[in-house]
Amino acid sequence: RLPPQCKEKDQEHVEETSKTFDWMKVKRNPPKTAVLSEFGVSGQPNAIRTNFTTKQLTELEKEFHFNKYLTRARRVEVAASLELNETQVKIWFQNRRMKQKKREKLGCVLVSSSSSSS
Amino acid sequence: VMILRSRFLDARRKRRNFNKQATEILNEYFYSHLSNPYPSEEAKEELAKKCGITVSQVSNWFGNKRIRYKKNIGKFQEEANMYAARTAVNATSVSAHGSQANSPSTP
DNA sequence: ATTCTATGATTGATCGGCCA
DNA sequence: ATGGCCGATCAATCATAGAA
Repeated sequence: RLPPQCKEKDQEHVEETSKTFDWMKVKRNPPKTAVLSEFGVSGQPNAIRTNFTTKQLTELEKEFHFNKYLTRARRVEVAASLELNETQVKIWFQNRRMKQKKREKLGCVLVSSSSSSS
Repeated sequence: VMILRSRFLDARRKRRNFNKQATEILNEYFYSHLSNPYPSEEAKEELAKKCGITVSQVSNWFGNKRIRYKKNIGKFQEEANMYAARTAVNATSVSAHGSQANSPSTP
């Protein structure tokens, strides 16, 4: 048999840099959400990121402070009043909760010693 | 057009680039795991500590790095070979024992 | 000083896994 | 089988730091 890689190791690694691994091929399906009722048959539906207006974000934020979680009924109301899909409202709350959690974690790690300097 | 001011609330985006050493550590990890550059939570914490940044920042860095790398692999080829060669030397020193006829620099 | 590029952060939306 | 949530990630964009 042949030597189990020794000095050729580095060669292999360098070659790897030109490989195309699976993660590089990952492609996300375009967003199917959004109000698909504007462009008739231009082909692909609005495969774009929705831009929420300041008004919508303000209302969503207000609702979030009232309830971290929405009930189906409430979701319908909010979606209708803001002219958004139920899905968009649902996703917004999900992302908002994650954001909240991330903030909480950060605002709690300022203890320990105070070994100033460096 | 006026809605553009909505980003006005993002004044918190006052970023500052990381140290050269931090970037060095992050790139080292990225290219030595190019086949799967997805550090575990534990690995992120370790990297965060070594780089002097937060875990979120490590996540952001890898997220941006992955996307930008695959967006234009060619642009990073040079950088990739550099780090790959570097880690390769490190690997051979533990795998092999007497065939280390290499030392790019560092007198 | 101005233009272009590199890069950290933000965020609407997707993916896979889990649970009721 | 169905739908919501979580955690991680994607992908496009924003705004600034730095190079030209």
